[in-house]
Amino acid sequence: MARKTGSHGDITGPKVREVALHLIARHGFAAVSMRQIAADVGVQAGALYRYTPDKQTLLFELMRDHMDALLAARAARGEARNVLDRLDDFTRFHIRFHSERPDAVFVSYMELRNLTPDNFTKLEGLRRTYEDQLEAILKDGVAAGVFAVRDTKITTLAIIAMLTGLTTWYRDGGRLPLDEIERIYIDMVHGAVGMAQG
Amino acid sequence: MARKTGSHGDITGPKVREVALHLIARHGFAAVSMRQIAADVGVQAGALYRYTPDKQTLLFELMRDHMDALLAARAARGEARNVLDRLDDFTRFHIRFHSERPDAVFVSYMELRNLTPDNFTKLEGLRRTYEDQLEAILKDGVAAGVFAVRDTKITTLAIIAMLTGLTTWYRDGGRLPLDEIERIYIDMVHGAVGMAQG
DNA sequence: GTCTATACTATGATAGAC
DNA sequence: GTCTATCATAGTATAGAC
Repeated sequence: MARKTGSHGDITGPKVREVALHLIARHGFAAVSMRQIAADVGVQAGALYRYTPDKQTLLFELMRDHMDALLAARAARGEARNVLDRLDDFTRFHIRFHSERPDAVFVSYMELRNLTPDNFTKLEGLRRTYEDQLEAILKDGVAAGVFAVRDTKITTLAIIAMLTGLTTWYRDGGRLPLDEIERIYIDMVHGAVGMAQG
Repeated sequence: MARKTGSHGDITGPKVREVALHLIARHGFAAVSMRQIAADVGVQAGALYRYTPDKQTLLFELMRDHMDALLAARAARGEARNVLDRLDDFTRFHIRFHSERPDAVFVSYMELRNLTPDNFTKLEGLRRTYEDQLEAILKDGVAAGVFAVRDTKITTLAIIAMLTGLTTWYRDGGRLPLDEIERIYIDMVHGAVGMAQG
């Protein structure tokens, strides 16, 4: 085999992460070897350690980057005026963001148990920050008398679980366009917060 | 170390499955070794192969047994008369059954990707059978004019995702008793199928 | 039915040549 | 920046003693 020399660091670095995310989503962190990742990237296993100190750090950074991107994208959206618009905006945002990144979503929700305790705690903090944004909307809606919610914490988790479940079956070019799916979920979210549908 | 001889097959067999389920739920199938399972059972690794031909079969049988138990428990329940009672019964059943078996639920939803294609197909069939039971209720409710559902398939998956999400946070002796949690989820399910809450 | 011992393969990670 | 080569460790599974 010919040896590839030369500088490809700015290409290889992102590619390592992309390949690792895809393989881990497909087979699980523990089931994927550094050699498999290297093979798909097109380098030898040893070369990977130019881009990550170890396998655990690679996993953590994939998950942290996903949560950072989620929070950043959310922060970049302007806040709507009334609670119902804010709720609908959250629903739409969550569906769009998650449906566009099935691998990252899968990894971020499934590989928590493979993080070291330290890394787990950090990621939980980010996840919690996101959940709190929805719970704040629910609380405001209840205070305004617009939503009828028995328990904002449980309703928050239930809505997020319902919305995120989409990623287990949604595929581009499926039976229904994403616009229509969004409408269906918005109706169900309205129902879950105690509003009549319309 | 003294060697343990004697017949413990009827004890060891179930214990292997119990220990394996717990360890796989905690760390993931690929991350758990046959040696770890054997250590927790209290035997040497070689002894496990009296109870399973290999690791893959062990995983598959854990998952299949869970789905079999789910379908059997559901079939053992008498069918309610009207659609709303049937929906509430499904909700209550799902919450009870899943909250009592967090390990089996976790494994059955997270380790699908570690099954061989053959075993995956078998398990998908069982899962589909269960989903179809909820979808049948939704269809009947729509036909009766009791439910307002845009798409029974998506609503089915959304409701199951919402309910199953409970297992990620519910712990015995938590903030709320299971009865109260059931009431909250029943309300949300009513909302998701387009009924006013009450 | 469980043990010990082992065959064989794979793993994560490092050192040093180019 | 990537390669080859290698270390130390761990993996699944099997064979045969007890």
